[in-house]
Amino acid sequence: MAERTSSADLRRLILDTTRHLLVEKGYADLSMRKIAKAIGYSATSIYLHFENKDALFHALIEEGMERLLAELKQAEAAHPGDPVARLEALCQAYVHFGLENPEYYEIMLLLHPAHMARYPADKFRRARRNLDVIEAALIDGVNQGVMQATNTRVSTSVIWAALHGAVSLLNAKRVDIRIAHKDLIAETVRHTLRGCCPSLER
Amino acid sequence: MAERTSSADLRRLILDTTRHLLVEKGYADLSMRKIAKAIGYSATSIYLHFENKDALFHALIEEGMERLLAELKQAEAAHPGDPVARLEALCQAYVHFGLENPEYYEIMLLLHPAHMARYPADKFRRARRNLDVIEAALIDGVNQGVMQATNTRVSTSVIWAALHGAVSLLNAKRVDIRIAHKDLIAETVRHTLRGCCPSLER
Amino acid sequence: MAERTSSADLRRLILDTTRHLLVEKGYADLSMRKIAKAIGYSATSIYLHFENKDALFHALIEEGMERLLAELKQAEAAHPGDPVARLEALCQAYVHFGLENPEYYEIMLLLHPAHMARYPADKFRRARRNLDVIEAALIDGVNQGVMQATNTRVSTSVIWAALHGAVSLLNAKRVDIRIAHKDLIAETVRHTLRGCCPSLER
Amino acid sequence: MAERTSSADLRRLILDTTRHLLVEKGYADLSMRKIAKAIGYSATSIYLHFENKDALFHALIEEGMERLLAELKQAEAAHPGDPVARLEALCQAYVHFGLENPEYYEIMLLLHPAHMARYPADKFRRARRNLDVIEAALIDGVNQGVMQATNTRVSTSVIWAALHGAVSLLNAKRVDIRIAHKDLIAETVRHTLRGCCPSLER
DNA sequence: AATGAATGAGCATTCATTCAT
DNA sequence: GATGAATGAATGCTCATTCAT
Repeated sequence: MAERTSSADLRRLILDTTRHLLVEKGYADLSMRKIAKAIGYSATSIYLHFENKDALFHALIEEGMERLLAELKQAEAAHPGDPVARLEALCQAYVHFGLENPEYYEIMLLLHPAHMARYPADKFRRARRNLDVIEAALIDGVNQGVMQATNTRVSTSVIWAALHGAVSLLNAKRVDIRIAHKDLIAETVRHTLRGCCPSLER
Repeated sequence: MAERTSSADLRRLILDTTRHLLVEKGYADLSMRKIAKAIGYSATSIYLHFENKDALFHALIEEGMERLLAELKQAEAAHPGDPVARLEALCQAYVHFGLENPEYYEIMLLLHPAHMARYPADKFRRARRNLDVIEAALIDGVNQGVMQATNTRVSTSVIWAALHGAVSLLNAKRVDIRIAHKDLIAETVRHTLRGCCPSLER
Repeated sequence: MAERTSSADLRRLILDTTRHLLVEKGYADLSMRKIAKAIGYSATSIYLHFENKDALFHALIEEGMERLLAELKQAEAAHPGDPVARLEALCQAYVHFGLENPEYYEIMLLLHPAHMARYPADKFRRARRNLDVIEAALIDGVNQGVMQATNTRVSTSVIWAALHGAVSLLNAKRVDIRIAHKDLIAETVRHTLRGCCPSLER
Repeated sequence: MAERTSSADLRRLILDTTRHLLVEKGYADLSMRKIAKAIGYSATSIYLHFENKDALFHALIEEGMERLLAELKQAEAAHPGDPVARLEALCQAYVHFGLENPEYYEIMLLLHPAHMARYPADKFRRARRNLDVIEAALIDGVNQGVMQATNTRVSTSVIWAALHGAVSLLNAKRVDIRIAHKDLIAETVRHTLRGCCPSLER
């Protein structure tokens, strides 16, 4: 089984398998042993690519952050001029990423602070870049007079919180099963925009 | 060692200590032994008051549900006539509860679905009753023409998601430290109300 | 629940309940707690009547020995003259006792030597009285010329072993299910008698 | 600590040590820890060779079954023609195996039914094959007119029970210490043969 | 006579990690 | 690059027993 995978491939395989197991079992029920078994290598092999369990998860977090950033950037690229359309696209992209990548979302945002304490602070700061993309749209909107915000930093976090709330409740299967996911998402985005753009009539 | 604590007191002590440890260490890192050590009793003693670990957490979940419901009911009682003021009070109460009782909030709402399977579904169904209080205010508001909602069930979940997002990000210390908690909360509530009450000028 | 039972009654209740649990769960899965729960008293109460777990079981063993002896004596009483008929009755009585009282049989005869080491030696000697009854029949038979044995002590143990083998295999459900218990017993007794009484034509 | 033992050796060491402890302490008092301590390895190491405690005992049962069958086959091979001599050899071999391998005998035949449920039924069905060897000799004897049996299946179990009774009482040290083991065995075998072979004059 | 409270020791099992090869 | 062998520490839980009341 260990025949064809090159070193880089194995690293990838470990990361991907860990992600998949994360969805099935959750962070707490994931062990190096189980990952090793799932990839068909010995547990020791994982240590050749990651210093320890923390390092493996940190790599996954970092990767998730980058992927989310990429998706956000791609989303806003489609709406260069219109800040409102851009903000809407960013909201949609954020929620879409969270629902499509529950594993990344889990380790990135649902890990208990006690675990995050071991996550290097400098990488943490990078996480904030994702919010900067949203804030930039907000600032543009305010400057163009189509949005309203006393403090764009605060408003950004409010928007983020609303999106995060929807994503995490949906992923955790806490939302009333009679509500269609897309309805909740659509309404969440609408609420969010209405909160920023007073003139909006949707 | 356990000289003065009566039986009922010890049960309370276990519950309270577990709650506190929950904030410090998180659900995944909590063991019967750690709880026992924290209260200065043997691990065996816990089993005198709770059949097993699940039963202990279970009791905590139930307690949390009841307390939240009590706070919501108390909050709405202060605004019998005005649905908007009532909804605002409910939002404030929800967030307040979540921030003041991060431990209850954690077991009630941040448990991974994989773990939730171990807790009786009917207990969680009861959680939805808390949302009913919010939905009732929304329905009243719509009926009185001061709120707007295509589907109150969906709107309720949207409001809940926004509040939950704010609470969980704040509790997880994910929010930019330069943002004051009360600013984020105030703005979240304002956004939420603006999303439902089109005529609102705040 | 503890209302009507007098002290002696409770002792009796403990002994009987322990016997019944013994059949269901086996010696290894029996705990003081489980006995207490089954009788509806606290575990501590058992210690008022028995010094410890060993003492409880020793009492049960002793009781079993006495009951078996009583049954053997009653069996031989019906055949005062004929040693062969007496021996046959004794064999039947022994097997009958073992199959009807699997709990007594288990603690009396199937306990691991390591456990029996704690059983007081003098009471152990009393156990041998049961065999004396059989040996007496054998000696009578030899004296009357209807039985044959080089050494009655050895022959007694051989008879006992054959009966014990049948009882313990039946109780342990090791015997081919297609064989009716009574057939095995009848044939075992026949074999046993044939082994002692050369003239027998059955 | 475990300097020279290879992997296969350690597996063997675990099996052998477990067997020995089985005689000393009995099945009920055997723990993975105790086995580990006895071999000078950590408890965890045992799990490197056996999935769990059941699997370990399981392997021992299987091994015991095979060894007994081998001894029975070897015993009968020495007496191809004469069914009586063959049956005698089989009885001797059975008793010999039981006395020489009290540990195998204990897990194979003295396990409480409540515990047996944990071991695969088919393994125990295999145990019956050992009896088939005895029954075959009986059938041959009956066909050649030197033995007598109404039902060979029942007679086989009767013989087995007599042998098992002797083995288990001796192993459990229940037999009067004044009786030499070999006397009891010799007499048991003689009884057994006399029970089947009416013409026998021994 | 009866009990609730308490515990230390023990159980099978899993874990992340190290080390020699 | 990869592994098998090994382990100390931890997990939830049960046990027989003691003690004050």
